[in-house]
Amino acid sequence: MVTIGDVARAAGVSRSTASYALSGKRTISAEVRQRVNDAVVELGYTANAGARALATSKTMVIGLLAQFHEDEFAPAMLQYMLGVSDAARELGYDILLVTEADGARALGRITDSRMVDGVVLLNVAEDDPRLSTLRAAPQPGALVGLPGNCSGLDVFDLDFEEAGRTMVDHMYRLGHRELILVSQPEHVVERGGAYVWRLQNAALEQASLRGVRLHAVFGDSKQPAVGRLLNDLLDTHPEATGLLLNNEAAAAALPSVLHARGLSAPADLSVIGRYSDEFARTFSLPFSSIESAPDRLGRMAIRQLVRRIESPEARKQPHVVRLVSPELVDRRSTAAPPT
Amino acid sequence: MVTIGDVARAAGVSRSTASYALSGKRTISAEVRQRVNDAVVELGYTANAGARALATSKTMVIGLLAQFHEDEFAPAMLQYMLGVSDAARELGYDILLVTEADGARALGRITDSRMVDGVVLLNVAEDDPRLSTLRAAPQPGALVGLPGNCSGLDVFDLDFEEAGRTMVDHMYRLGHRELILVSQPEHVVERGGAYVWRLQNAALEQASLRGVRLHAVFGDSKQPAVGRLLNDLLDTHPEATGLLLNNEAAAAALPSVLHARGLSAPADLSVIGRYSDEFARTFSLPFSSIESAPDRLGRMAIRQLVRRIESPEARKQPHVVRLVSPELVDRRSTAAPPT
DNA sequence: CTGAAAGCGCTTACAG
DNA sequence: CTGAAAGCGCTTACAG
Repeated sequence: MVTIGDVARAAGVSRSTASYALSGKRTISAEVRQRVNDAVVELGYTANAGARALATSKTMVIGLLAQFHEDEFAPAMLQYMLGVSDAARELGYDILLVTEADGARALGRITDSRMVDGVVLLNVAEDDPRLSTLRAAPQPGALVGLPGNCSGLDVFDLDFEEAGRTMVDHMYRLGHRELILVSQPEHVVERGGAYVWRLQNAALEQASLRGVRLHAVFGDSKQPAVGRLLNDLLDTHPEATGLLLNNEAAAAALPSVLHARGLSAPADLSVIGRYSDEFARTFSLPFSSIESAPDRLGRMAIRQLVRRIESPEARKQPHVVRLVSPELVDRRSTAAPPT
Repeated sequence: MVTIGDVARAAGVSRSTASYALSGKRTISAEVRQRVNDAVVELGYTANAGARALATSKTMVIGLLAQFHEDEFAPAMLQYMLGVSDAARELGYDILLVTEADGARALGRITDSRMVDGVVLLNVAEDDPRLSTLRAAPQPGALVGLPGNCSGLDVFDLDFEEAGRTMVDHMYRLGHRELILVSQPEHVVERGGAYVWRLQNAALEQASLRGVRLHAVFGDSKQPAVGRLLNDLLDTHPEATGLLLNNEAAAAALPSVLHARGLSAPADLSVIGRYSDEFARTFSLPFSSIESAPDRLGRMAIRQLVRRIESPEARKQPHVVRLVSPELVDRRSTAAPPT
């Protein structure tokens, strides 16, 4: 392999001069710089990442801890991963992808061995076992997902409580007085998926404040169970005029359920989902929805993480918890209830 | 950070002895080994990955080059990624995930800088620009997807030609004599997605051999266009009794199309898709399908890659092209055509 | 504006 | 069975 020593020799300078010429960390005569650059091109030199990491204590790699659970809708996770990956690359970082079931152990492995300069955790649970490992690690970390205890961590998430209130209020203003909310499966909640009950509780509270009847249930994450559930709900609550979905699988199943019942939105039923625009386009979901903004959240997490990685002052600043305000993307699936 | 020097001092031995005690590469007295292990635990030592990589020229990291195109169904790619990631971890390797649009440049970057010991390329095109970079790299690589020229590369893919023949023959044996095949969008073909025409051409050939009429078309990759296309096809070819789908989006759209037309499989129409079982479960697709086996292909690629990485002899062995025989998963969506 | 040297934290021949 | 030393390929104070 061609080393910086080879480049230095070819350019007729010392290794340190070659290094400085490439990094630009001290002034180099134009002529020498040219000779070094020529040698780099001629020899096809690229710095050895391991050697550089050893010398600088920087790897330019960020760990991405993804977590796939059987009962969650995997395609939704992909959006977050791509947001993080793209944002990291723009800032000069590569991504070490970790998908192990035992996330805490994997996190310890990559931080202890200094494979990464920092870490992003996806799908963070209320009492996430990875957090104590992260707090003990020397590298900074950023979370996508709001845990019960945020101390010492930078946290980014959709404001699910506000999302729940927005859904209810939007329907209320249109005149709806009886609604159904389909959340994620109860398993997700039991595992600590706090966003589920954050949205649900806020929606219930807002409904009671507005005098709206809200039937909240946990849905399945797979077909055909979730389709049956939707049918059952519509049978059980014939007075309900609006449907709120915090459940990707339910949203994906709804078009055929409505079609089968001869219903259409918003003429017969108003519908609001909670998913990303990318998701809506992939499955052509015709429902207005609270944008879950996976790419935006991924970018925010990376930006804050890189700030902490690269600046010693930023490292000491107080940690942030940023809840993105929900945005309702109007796809014309809500209207005044049928009279 | 705690180094092997700290461990050595705490154990009262030299650094080399500490290193050997941990690697087991030479015999160490039980007592010394114990002292070293105790010191490791007490101090919480983990070897620095960069330093080890520099000393051994091994990073224990494999690069995973994923490629997301606007007009392809992203969730399908995730399955391959997870297969590769899980298999790599079982063999002791971590995954560097690369999602850049310019795959050839990204590949050069991670191989030139020796960030990885080897590389897996996903979604390989007929004339993939990444291949020349890979051939020039010092690290071995494995492909998932069959390019036009396999020389010097280990290649793993589904046998799409056999898949096309299997689909046709299965229908033929049941008595079908007129079929429709919906392939991926034409864009995918133009970009070099050879698997599309490999399946399609083989299906056409087999059909003509059997005296079966086969209407082959390129489909869209998104709703609602793909749904409209399916409807058009069924209108245009009322005599067709079987539907073959080499297009995930079409498979996902079909249930509601059939429902809307008051048709059911296999009573009115026999259907065979081509997708993974995981995909079928996520979307509860009730159609028999050729299993695309993304996890299996990912595992095969990783196993071969690691063999080449770890054994100098394996490094020199001839390269392999392994086409997995298609397996038809029966979900009871095919039968004799209606009379 | 440039060079010689030390050091990052490992592993592994070389010696005993 | 163990140790002292060299070396992996960089970067960066230290000196001039």
